Formats: sequence, C-alpha cells, structure tokens
Amino acid sequence: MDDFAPVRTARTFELIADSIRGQIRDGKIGSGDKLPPERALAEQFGTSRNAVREALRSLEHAGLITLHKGAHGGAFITNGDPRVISRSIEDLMHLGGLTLANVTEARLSIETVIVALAAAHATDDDFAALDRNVDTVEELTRARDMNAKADLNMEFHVLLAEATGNPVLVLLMKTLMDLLRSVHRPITAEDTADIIRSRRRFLALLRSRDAAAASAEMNDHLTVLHDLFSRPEIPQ
Amino acid sequence: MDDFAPVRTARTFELIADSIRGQIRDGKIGSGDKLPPERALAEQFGTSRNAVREALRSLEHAGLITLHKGAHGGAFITNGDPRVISRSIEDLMHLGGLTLANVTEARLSIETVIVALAAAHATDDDFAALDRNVDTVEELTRARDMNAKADLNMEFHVLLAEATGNPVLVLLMKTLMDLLRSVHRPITAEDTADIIRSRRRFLALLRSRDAAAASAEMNDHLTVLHDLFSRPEIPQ
DNA sequence: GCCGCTATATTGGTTCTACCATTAAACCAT
DNA sequence: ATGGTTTAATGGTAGAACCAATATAGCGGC
Repeated sequence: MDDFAPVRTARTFELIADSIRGQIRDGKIGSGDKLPPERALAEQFGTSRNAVREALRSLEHAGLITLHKGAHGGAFITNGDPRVISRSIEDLMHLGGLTLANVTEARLSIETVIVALAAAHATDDDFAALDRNVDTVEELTRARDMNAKADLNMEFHVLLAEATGNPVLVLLMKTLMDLLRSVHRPITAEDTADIIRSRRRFLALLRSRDAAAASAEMNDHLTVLHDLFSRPEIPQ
Repeated sequence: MDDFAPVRTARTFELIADSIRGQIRDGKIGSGDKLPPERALAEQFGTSRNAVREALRSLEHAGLITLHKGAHGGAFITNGDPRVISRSIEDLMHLGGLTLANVTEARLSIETVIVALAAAHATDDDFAALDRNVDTVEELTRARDMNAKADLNMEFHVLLAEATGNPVLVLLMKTLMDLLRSVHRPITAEDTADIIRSRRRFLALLRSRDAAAASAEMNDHLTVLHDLFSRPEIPQ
C-alpha cells in the first residue's frame, strides 16, 4: 500500500451533516419529515449549536432540507431540489469561462438525444401532455401573457425529456432550462406563431416515431430561436 | 400586477455570500486570491463572525472557495470544483429514485453526441493526448496497477469530451464519471486487453472523422463494459 | 554554515451564552 | 365569526472566549 492520500481531518459539522445525510440515505427519515430543533440536535450530537447550524447550512445548500422559522418551524427534508445543480453550473460559468454558446451547443446535442429516445419510448400520456402544453401556449399568446408563455415553452422541453422515461435526462434538461432562463427575453406574438406551427409538426413526426425527421424539425426550430435570442438588444 | 410571489426575507449570511459571489463574478477577486480573515470580514460587513462563517460555509459547499487553517491560511478562491455537481446528483439519486441504469443510459446517449462532435472538432493535440492515454493504460495493465488504470480509463472519456472543445460537455462527462466511480469495480487484466484493442480501433475511426463508425465501436465497447460491471458481485 | 527543535503569531474551528425576529397556535374581545 | 393579542417554539444573530493547526522566525547544537 503506497497510496498516501493526504489526510483531511473531518470537521465536526461535517460529521453531523454526514450523519444526517446517512439517515436520509438509509430511509430512516424521508421527504417531509422534520428534524429536531437545532438546540436538541446540538445536545444529541454533544456539540455546540453553531456546529449544528453549519451542518444544516451545508445540507440546505445541497437542497436536502429547507429551513422554516418560527414555532413549528425547523428543518424539513425535501424531495431534492434539482436547482442546486444549475446554480452550481452557473457559478462555474461565471468562473471558468463557460459561454452561452457552449451551453447552447450542449443543449442542442442533448435535445437531439432526447428526441430520439422520446420517439422510441413516449407513451400516449406523454403525447397528451405535450399537446396540452402547445394548446395552452397558444391560448396564452392570444391573451398576451408572455411571462407565463415563456415558462410553458421551457416546460415543453422538460415534458419531452420526461417522455424518455429517464429522470437523469429530465434533470439535465431542467438544468439547462434554468441556465437559459437567466438570459431569456420575451418574444413577440408573431414569432410565437411560427413556434407553435413548428411544435405541431414536430409532435406529428414524433407520434409517427420518426426520430430523424422530428429531430430535424426540432433543430430548425431551435436554430430559429437561437437567432431570435441573439438579436441585438432593443431598448424598450 | 397580481403575482403575489411569497417574500423571502434574506438572511444576513446570504447577503454576505452574495456580496462575495458578486466580487468573484465581477472579477474583482479571482482564482487563487485570498479573502480577508473571518474576523476582518465580520468587521467589514458589520456582522458577527458567525454570519460570516455560515456565508463561507455556503461558498465552500458551492466549490467557490477552499478553507485552510493556520497561519497564512484563510479562504482561497478556487477555479471552481466541478465535483459539487456530481455530489448534488448523487444526493438526488439516493433521494429521488435515480437508478444506475438511468445514469448509464444517459451516459451512453451523451457519449454518442460527444463522439460525433469530437470527430468533427478534434485537433492533433487531442488525438495525441488520447493516444498517450491508451499507451499509459497498457503499461499500467502490465504493471498490474489496477487503481491507476481505472482512473486513466475514465480520463479517456474526459479527454474525448475535451476534444469537442465544449467545456459544458466536459463538465457533464466528468460528472457522470464521478457518479460511476462510486460503483466501480476493478476489472481483470484479460478484460482490459479487449478494451485497449477496442480503443485503438476507435481512435483510428475518429481520426478518419467517421463519426458513425466510431460511435458504433464505442457503443460496442460500452455495452461490453456495462455487462462486466453488471456481473454478479464475486465475494473476494 | 546547516539541520532540527522550539516559540510565536495567525487563522480557521468550536463552544457558550444571550438576545432578536418570525411564526403558528391558542386565546380573547368585539 | 372576525380580527387582534398574547405566548411559546424555533431559526437567526451577536459577541466573547478558547482550542487546534500551521507557517514563519528565531534559537541552539553540532
């Protein structure tokens, strides 16, 4: 044995966090459960309240718990907030020189894969959800509710990811959508009409399980969209 | 305006963390720089040391800083540790019912697009790095150093991702590798011989820019690997 | 002069105590 | 019933003290 891994003396708050993580992992406590109050935890672990708080801070940042103030408040186990991932990537973007173009390219690639898998695995329920989404977008466009529309437009891609039946891909798509949301600008109603027509064509192709054609349609659509977003900003 | 978004009163440690995040984002402080000691920060922000510590804890968890004890220790800005992402996904796996099969499928999909992009964009340097990797794996196999070999095997896929020139894809691949590392079992030398032959074939195809054929070779390889990993565990 | 040991100062890690702020529930008044 | 008021529970903040690791400087022996 000649692997001299440098020792990392564990800090007590890390031990506490790991202990709680372990209990979540082993299913001893699960989504919706409430942890004991900080003061009780401090006593149980035989540490100070500060250490407990730093542990909770870490778990909160990881999206494993949410904290509520006041009576009957406390630390509640969540079902896992995927946004922590996009937050992390966002941090890395601003730090390590990831560009929007990088994200967009990656998104296009992954969308292609998703379309292929969705074409193979989508169920009637999935198609129904996608149809419903496009219908709603159309309504909202008529109602000029552009904010809600934008959200639903992104939801479309997430629904598509869900049609693959693979939650990891759903996670990735949600992450990328989160990232794009930060640079999103509302689009005018005229642009949207094109999008809706394209979506309808796309769904028809997907229903016929024609992955290649559907993928092509989606690619056209995304390219158009990308051009719209890349247009020089217009002062309102 | 009828959107009554629930108010979220900011906690002071969040303000502190955001302030530091902002300074990193704006380039006022960058990779390698050292933040003032906690006591000084507390004074500057006009808060208690506790609040500062919780802010630093948050930034540390986000992979933006690392903390060192002792004289001339402190909080150092890192260049962004991508492992925070795989940690997050790992948490979600244990919580939200992601299975290894899900991860593997996603990985196969993403590897496909990576191969395509790598075939289009790989430079001579990339090819050289990939060649070197396979050579080293071969050496290590002869030397029976299975741990180092496993790391290099994963490195191969990361190098491939780097050949796409898109850091987002590199990030994704690193994440997936981290996830797979947790279930990794050493493989015997005989299995490795096959892998090396496959890699050499793959690289030849990639050099000829034949994305489809390279992709097929990689897929075969990964399928074989997946079967190896899925073999019932053998008690040592 | 060089090696090794020993202060010593710096700095993150931890503890303790006290108090503030928010919240839900119980209670009370109209 | 409705609406305000107390009350207790609980997270958030503060501040002071001390512990533990660690780099640096300085000292001592050879």
